[in-house]
Amino acid sequence: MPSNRIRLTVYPHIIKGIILEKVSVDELKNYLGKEVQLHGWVYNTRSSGKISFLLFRDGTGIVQAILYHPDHREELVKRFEELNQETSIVLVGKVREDKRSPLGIELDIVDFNIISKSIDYPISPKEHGVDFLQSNRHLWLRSKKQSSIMRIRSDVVFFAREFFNNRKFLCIDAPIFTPSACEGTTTLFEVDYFNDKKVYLSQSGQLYMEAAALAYGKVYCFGPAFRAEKSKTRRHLTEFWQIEPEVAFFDIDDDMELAEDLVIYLVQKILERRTDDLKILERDIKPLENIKKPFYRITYEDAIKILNKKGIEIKFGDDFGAPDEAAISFEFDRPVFVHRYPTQIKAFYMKKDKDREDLALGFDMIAGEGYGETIGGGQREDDYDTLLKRINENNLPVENFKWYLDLRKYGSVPHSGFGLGIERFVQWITKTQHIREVIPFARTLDRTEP
RNA sequence: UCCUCGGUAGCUCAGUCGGUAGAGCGAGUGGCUGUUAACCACCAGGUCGGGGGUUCGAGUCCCUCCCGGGGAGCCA
Repeated sequence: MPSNRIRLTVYPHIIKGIILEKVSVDELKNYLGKEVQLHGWVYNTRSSGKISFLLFRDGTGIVQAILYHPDHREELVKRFEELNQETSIVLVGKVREDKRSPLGIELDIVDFNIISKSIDYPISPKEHGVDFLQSNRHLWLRSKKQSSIMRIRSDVVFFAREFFNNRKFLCIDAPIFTPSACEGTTTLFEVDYFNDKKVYLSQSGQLYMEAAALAYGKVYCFGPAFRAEKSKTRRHLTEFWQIEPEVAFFDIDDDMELAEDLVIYLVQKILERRTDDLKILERDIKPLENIKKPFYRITYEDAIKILNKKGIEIKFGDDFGAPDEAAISFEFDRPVFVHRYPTQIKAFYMKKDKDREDLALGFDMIAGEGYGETIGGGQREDDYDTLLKRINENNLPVENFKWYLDLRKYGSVPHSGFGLGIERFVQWITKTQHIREVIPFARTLDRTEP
């Protein structure tokens, strides 16, 4: 496999004439007793007289490498002293089992070369404040916990796509520039388009997914969403990512089951593949292991009763706040679906319950352990006249929704879908305090840098 | 938009009643053969967020602006 070999043209000074296999830290356990080369950065160094320790990172993990001075020429020992935090190096070492290492393995340094030095790296392996870390997000991403979070996030996205592919969903990307709100209530980011026209950054791909579902049956999109609400909490971003499936001939119960299957699939995959990262994040995995069928399903009115019983004052028609959702989540040992909300607190496109005109066939999935709404979805209004009435009631510009109404004009069918917020989900799985940490470069009310 | 907390060394913070600016970590130098945020010794490092005011004297009190954290509402 040529791609796995060092290219001597790039680092000709490394090991004269000998081509060593280039491996990553997460593969080292397969190379016990062998000499390998790694490309990466210095995480930290320590020394104790005649022995020096190098914590080496390459993006897949961190391994400790040892340099016992008497075994090496003086020049190499001296070069070791030049290593600062985040100096980039090519490292050649022999893989050895060692019980003292958290990984179970260590490297004996054979040789290394400095690619580029790192002077006064600002992030030390000590405590830092959120402000400072956010300002240095481009560097903060290199640290241990952030690396674990990003690996988990990457897997969540990958396996969500795999889940839908396995079920023969078509990936249909929704536009980012949209003519108006998907859900009239929330504020939008306005963008200057051509000829003095205004467009808005998408809040959701849902309406377009409905068109796609009536075209292809089972579809999903994965993309960014933008909300110009001036939210300033550790659960909010102005730019976040969602995965939004939409299925024709699906009712609210089918929809909740799909959401349930997806969540279980994702949690299982992360538990299988990211045990080490969950450990680094000190995530208690017991609550995650408990996530299996069936999730609880309660109606909005049940939820109100639960909250009232707990002494929280809330009545029919009130929406749940973050503390209410947390209170509900603590009542259950796995995620809970709350369904059939009053129509007036839900979006215009939600179908009304035929037995209860005042209820909408929408649901939220409230994640466990105090984390709130992670999924929101439901059955869509598929009757032309009812939908038109709802658009007018919400004072939405009918002309912008002409195409959306068309979907009810030409072979309308019952259909449902939901949106899963990637960051909310990863925040819950990794039990991270701030949502800003589970997206590579967070966009928040007061911060657009770096 | 509202409520609330904060801004002092590269970082995390202390600074009493208004009286000459402090610590730990990090950087640098030296020491140590198994360190895990190593340890020990030495050493450098300051426009106290900006502006204005009160005062003999302001990091400290007052006004104002800027920047950031947490929360509410809204939501994923």
